[in-house]
Amino acid sequence: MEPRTLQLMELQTQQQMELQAQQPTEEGGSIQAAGSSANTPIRPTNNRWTPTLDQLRILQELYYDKVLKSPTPEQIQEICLHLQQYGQIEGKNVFFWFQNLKARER
Amino acid sequence: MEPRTLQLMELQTQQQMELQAQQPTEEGGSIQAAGSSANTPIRPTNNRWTPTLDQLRILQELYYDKVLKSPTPEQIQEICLHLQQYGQIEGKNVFFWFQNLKARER
DNA sequence: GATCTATGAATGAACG
DNA sequence: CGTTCATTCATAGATC
Repeated sequence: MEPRTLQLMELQTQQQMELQAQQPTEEGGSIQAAGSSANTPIRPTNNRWTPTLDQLRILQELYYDKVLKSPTPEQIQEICLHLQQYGQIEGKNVFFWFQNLKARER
Repeated sequence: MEPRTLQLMELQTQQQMELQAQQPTEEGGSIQAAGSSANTPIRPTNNRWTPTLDQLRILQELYYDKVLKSPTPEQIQEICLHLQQYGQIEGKNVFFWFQNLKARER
């Protein structure tokens, strides 16, 4: 499979990021497991992870500005830890995110 | 095709605001060069690609007759190039067309 | 012209 | 790492 000549999929042509209004609710800070509501989940799906706007912004900054295309496990861990304040996220999510973006950049 | 129940999409909900600055390398910039050729798509809409009858016929022939389910990037490029004489089309359109048909066949 | 359906597009996850 | 799968979002076009 030769991918060289393909320039498909503009990276983030139109990220479906609905700026859903922040729930002004005052619910307690109890951690919601894989649920969704406390930390701006963005998408109503429960199964797969979706970055919050803040997470996405940071990830893109790392990728494009800092030119970090393939983070090491340590970096992944570090990034993940940092992003957790913006919503639920695991190391593998970070890993996949970078891997996918890199693969689709061409 | 599997008849799946569509979830109601509130109009207000899907206001997708492009938060991020548009990447200057957007293919959407070039509108289909003044159609009015022989094989104009059903409508001169810029938004999403829709195959012309000829394009569709060829794609289906490749998929069903030639049993080409997952074209390689070269094949995609080749197909795309061939189909361009029947209307505007990009590599990613071909790519998605095959991916979608294959995914929905099961 | 509102609703429904087929299908283009996107992307997280996983495979070989 | 390139490719493939799964699921979802978005919308063109048909139908009512």
